[in-house]
Formats: sequence, structure tokens, C-alpha cells
Amino acid sequence: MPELPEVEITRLGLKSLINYKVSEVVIRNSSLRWPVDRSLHKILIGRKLISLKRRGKYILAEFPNGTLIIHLGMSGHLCIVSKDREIMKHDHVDIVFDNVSHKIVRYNDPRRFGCILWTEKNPLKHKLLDNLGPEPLSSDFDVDYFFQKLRKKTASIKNTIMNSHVVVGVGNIYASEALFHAKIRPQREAHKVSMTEANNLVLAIKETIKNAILKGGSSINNFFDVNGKNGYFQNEHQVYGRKDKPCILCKNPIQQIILGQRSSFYCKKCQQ
DNA sequence: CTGTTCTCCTGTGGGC
DNA sequence: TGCCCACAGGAGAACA
Repeated sequence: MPELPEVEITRLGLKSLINYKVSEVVIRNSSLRWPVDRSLHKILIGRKLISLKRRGKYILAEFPNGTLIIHLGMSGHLCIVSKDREIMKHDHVDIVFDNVSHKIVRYNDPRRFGCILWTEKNPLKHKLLDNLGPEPLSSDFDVDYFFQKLRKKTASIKNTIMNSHVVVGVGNIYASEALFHAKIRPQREAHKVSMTEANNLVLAIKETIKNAILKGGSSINNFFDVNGKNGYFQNEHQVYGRKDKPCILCKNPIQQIILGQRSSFYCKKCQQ
């Protein structure tokens, strides 16, 4: 479910909890991708949430004694709920703030590919985050950097932009979308992409992600923000999920192929 | 090192 | 209606 825009919207939605103290942690099911520390309540109770940052698709919740590293995986959601909210299936973890009944952060994740990890060190040096590529919206992600990376890659351009060591935050939906905007076929070998095309792709990735954040994220299979509000970006997908439907630009049917086990969509006329 | 495949898990939708 | 199968937004691990 969540690509970078959805994670960013989730992070922004949680900011209302900054400066509140944790009063309770409930772990109903600790078996996420990696086990949730069962002593998290001892670590967190009485600690004030200092900041909420993001690196790639990881949300970093900073406390005085360390940081929670949260990833939503494929199907994770964070919601702010009140005490009387009924417990749903797959509501695995609650973090209650300030003993206020309406300030509970609830983690729900049917597939349990997400994670909630505690670190007392610099989270950016955590092994999951240490070798990540640049943020797509930062100035570090520019054509000079990107083209140098592409020259060394024989993998497909789509797999390359989805590689978090090249650039973070480009998931399966936005990879297809960005390649459509840059008019590059997803299966092209990365090192055969020209400087001009690389430049177009950098701009397309930035635009696609920026636009999706503005629109509140994609709501495919019910993404919703921390207050339960839907995003609208799914209404703007040009190729993703549009197999056999007419291309927005030339009316030719959109193709679907599998690259790296993932569905990829493109227009064979507009993308070369 | 690189690129590819496998893996975790549940839910959903299509075909029969 | 139920059953079975394919597939789903991530990404580290294992492997060649």
C-alpha cells in the first residue's frame, strides 16, 4: 500500500502528538517482519515524543532516550484513534499518549510486512537506513548523480529506480508512472538510458512524488491518512493498473509486463 | 560486487 | 454459494 507519499502523509498526520508523553504501550501481536520489542512499554512510558522524521519509507519517531523506526510494509496503517474505538483484526500495536483518550496511535497491518524497531543510536546509522540512496525530492537527487549510477547498471531502468540504494521512495506504482512521464520503457537497460532521458526521469520522479503528496496519496485498496481521510492520487494514475485501456496520450492500449516479479505498465508507442 | 528470485502474510477478486 | 487460484502497494535475505 504505502509508497513514499503515503508515508509522508502519515508522518505529517502524527505531528499533533509531538510534545505529548507516552502513557501506555499495548502489543497485541509482536510478530511483524521483525519481532516488536515486548519491553517497549518500559522504554517509552513517560517519554515525550520529540520529533517525527522520515527517511525513505521509514518513519522515525524520536524520543529523549532513542528512536522508533516504523515501516508500514505492504499493508500497514497508522491511525490516531480514541479509547472507545473498537479493536479490529490486525490492530497489532497501540501507543497511548498523555492518558488522553483520543490520542492513541494504532498500528494495523494485515500482512505484517511492516516493522516497529527501537534504537538508542542514531537511526540514520541503523543498518536498514545506513546505505539508502538520496531522497527523491532533495537536491542530492539530480541528473549528475543519477546518470552516473545508471551507467553502472545492467538491470532494467524500472528495477533500478525501485532500488532504494539508487533513490528511496519509488515504489511499484510510481515507478511505472514516472517512466510514462519520462517516455522510457520500463524494461530498458539502465545503462542504455541517455543523459537527456535520465534528466527527464529525475524530473518525472520528483513531479510524480510531489503531486502524489499534494493529492493525499493513492487510495488503491484503501489507503487512508491517520484521521481516516482518503487520498485522491489514484484517480490520476496514467498507466498503473490500466492494462488494455487506452493511453491518455495516443489511445493505444496500455501494456502489462512482469519485471522483477512486479507488474509494470507502459505505452509501447509513447515509451521507447 | 551484481542481478534475480524467494520470502514473509492475509485479503480480495475472478473463474468455475 | 463455495472453493481454488492468482495476485497485491516492500524490501531484506538468499542465491547464482
